[in-house]
Amino acid sequence: MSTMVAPSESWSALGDFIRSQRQLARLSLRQLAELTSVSNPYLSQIERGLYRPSAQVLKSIAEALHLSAETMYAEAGLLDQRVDDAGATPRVEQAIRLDPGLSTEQKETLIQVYRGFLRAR
Amino acid sequence: MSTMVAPSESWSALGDFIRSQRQLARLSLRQLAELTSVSNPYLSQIERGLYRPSAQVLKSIAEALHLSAETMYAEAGLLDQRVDDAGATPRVEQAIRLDPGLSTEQKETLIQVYRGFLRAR
DNA sequence: AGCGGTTGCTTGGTAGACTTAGCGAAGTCA
DNA sequence: TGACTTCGCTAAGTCTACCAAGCAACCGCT
Repeated sequence: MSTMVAPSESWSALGDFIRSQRQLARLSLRQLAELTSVSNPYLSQIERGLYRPSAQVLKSIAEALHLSAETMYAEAGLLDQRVDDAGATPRVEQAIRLDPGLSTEQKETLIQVYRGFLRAR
Repeated sequence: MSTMVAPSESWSALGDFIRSQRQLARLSLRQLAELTSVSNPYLSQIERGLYRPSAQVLKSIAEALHLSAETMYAEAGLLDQRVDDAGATPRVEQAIRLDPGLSTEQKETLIQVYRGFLRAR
């Protein structure tokens, strides 16, 4: 009987996942804490679903447990599932925006042209 | 001159990136705020590098700007340097070629314009 | 001159992410 | 039986991510 907070359900799944991975790696909370430079009480709270860790904490946990950061984020629901599939979001626009060889104005006009083409069909 | 905090360098890069993407999409802070359900003052602070946004905020921003969450996280340094290929092949051209909404001629002229822009710099 | 709308920003406050210090149970070795 | 260690956890505090309210400057309008 103590002043405990309800583990908010959906996040305890992530906690369970982390705990099982930690135990699979045969690490104690304090050992994982040292590897991740996250305090061990906080790790305990994360595993019990009391708090939702930041992405940086998730990343360092993933590294310590030899998991990919993506796996971690996916488990945490921070990644859209299956972003990569074809054409759902305008890939051309995205590629233009991220192109380091174009100025901002060039990007804008290219996108305008592209949209014009789409409309013209 | 006001009591401003130093933008901690590395994070202002992410802010600049977000701001440029927002402006490319021709969105005001308030419009982006509505799309992301993140308050507009906070978006302003993020763009100026005053705070490091959580992964969930980053994710909703990415969605609103039609960027993949991975791109966002990578820009924020939250992802292990995913080699992400693409350095070799021009992503823009590839995206244009694969776009099902464009005719062959449209694709050709778009690519021509794109190459012209690259040369013009 | 005013107005109504939009822009980005500052201020003040709240909540929760995260820390340090320390507790009780269980094991080990003398 | 100690004394010592290691386990996970609690308690209490600090810091900062994030929000609501509001301000100053700018834009057409009339």
